Amino acid sequence: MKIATFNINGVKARIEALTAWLDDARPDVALLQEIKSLDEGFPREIFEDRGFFVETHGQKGFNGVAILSKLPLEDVERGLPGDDSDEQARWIEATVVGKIAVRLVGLYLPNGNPAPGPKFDYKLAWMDRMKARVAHMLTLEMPLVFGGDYNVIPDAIDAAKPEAWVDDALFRPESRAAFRSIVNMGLTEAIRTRDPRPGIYTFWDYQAGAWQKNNGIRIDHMLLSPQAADVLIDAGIDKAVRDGDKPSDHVPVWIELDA
DNA sequence: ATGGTGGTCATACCA
Repeated sequence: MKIATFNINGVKARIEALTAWLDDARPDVALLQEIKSLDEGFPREIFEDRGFFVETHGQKGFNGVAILSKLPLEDVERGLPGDDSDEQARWIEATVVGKIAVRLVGLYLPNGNPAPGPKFDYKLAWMDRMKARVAHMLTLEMPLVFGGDYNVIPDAIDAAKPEAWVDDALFRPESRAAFRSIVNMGLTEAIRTRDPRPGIYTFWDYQAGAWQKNNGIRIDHMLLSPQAADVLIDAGIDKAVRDGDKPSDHVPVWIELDA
């Protein structure tokens, strides 16, 4: 089972780039972030025509997550628990059953800039809530896949110019510590585990020729429960997508599970 | 220190 995560930066603006990638990469599951669409405005037929089941958790203008899956999506849950006043659409869960059942989470972690400030506080509080949700899900003792845009650069080797990010919410010590504490509950960071070398990026800013200079950062991650890590076959990044027509500023990250 | 690009929605906000 091939499971990918892709921050598409607007589903309407990315129809062509997204469908071209789906047809080429052929994931069984695609976790999408920043759909920037209400549920009723999501062009679900385009994906259903390609054989995908579609579940969305959108909001107007910003944020929004979705799951596309060739297998039926069961027990869908929307929203990260822990704050009833939080109206931002950043979390969706569903189960797919292939050879074995896999619980999927698609997540769009808050950016948090400027830091310090209320947006940074929201980011750190959101990460606390995520940690609690992960702890609960780990008690299921089943394959769990947490894929998404984490807006966290885990280490200096995950940025082409780490010195440029020292005061940024994506690289502040608090953000990295919170990410580390989630991983250290017993999750496997798929890309880092498969290839620990520096220089693997998933995001290149639209500005200042970041892509042409390979001035990238690695902020899109796949975290696996022990039961998912046991069946991890491969993991990678579809870097070439960044060179396509009207690309997102992120590229897809994928894993292959024996599941 | 500033502005550089892009998406959404229609004016600023977000990244």
